[in-house]
Amino acid sequence: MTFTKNGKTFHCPVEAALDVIGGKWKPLILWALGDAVLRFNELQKAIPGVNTKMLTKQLRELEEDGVIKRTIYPEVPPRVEYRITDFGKTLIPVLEALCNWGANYLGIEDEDASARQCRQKQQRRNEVCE
Amino acid sequence: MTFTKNGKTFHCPVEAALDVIGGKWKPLILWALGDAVLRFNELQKAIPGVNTKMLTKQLRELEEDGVIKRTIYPEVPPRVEYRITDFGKTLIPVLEALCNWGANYLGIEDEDASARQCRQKQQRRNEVCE
DNA sequence: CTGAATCCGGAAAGATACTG
DNA sequence: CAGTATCTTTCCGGATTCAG
Repeated sequence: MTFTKNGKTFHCPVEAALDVIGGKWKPLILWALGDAVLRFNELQKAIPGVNTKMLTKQLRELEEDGVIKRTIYPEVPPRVEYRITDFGKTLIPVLEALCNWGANYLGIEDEDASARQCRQKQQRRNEVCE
Repeated sequence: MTFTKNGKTFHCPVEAALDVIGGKWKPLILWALGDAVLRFNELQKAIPGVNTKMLTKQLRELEEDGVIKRTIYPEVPPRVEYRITDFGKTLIPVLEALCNWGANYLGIEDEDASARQCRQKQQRRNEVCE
């Protein structure tokens, strides 16, 4: 059984989802943008290990897929802001599942740092959505 | 804030989770093994596009992380079975979130093929777990 | 015959210098 | 500041080979 979307062929829904967030840095980018609007270098600081070329590439692909929005302010020095779109927000439950699993994997009880980090993000998202 | 697990350093739980299932084919492998025990070439058929080298590599990494178990039967012709471990099963909710999002992304209503495929897998898992 | 290791060419990723 | 350009390195895919 196959499915088609935007001219691409997928053999299962998981494969289709991976086409959007399967990039090496994409989940981390989305997770960072889930509760904040960030500039390019803020993203780079938020995601240790990514270099400018890769960050640019993955951001462009996410924008192409309508998951994030890129806004250029014609100022000096230049300012570019990245924010998650409404469509992108539908991915947050997936990332939360990933975060919760990761928190558990890190061998952490409810009140430890990792789980707290997940919850803080959830809270900030809720505040933004109100 | 950083976390450590098995000598690796992570900056957030999502990063830790990606370390385990972030490989290009890993989600699809786990999804295939979520409701069935499969042999090497069955996996290869279940995951269109993967070649033997990559499949072997990703399987070894998943085995290394304790997510799947590899069983060799010393027969002629040789037989190798892969199955998900109890630890690996804790990842299924993450993959279900991915599958559900993918089904929706494919522009599908409740009773269409993609969502049905997700549900069929869920059902088979439930049967296996009974 | 299945499952996998090896070899090689091309593609992708990484580091870093540079520019509007 | 927000990226590009360039160079290096690593990874991936396909074919072939090989062991049980």
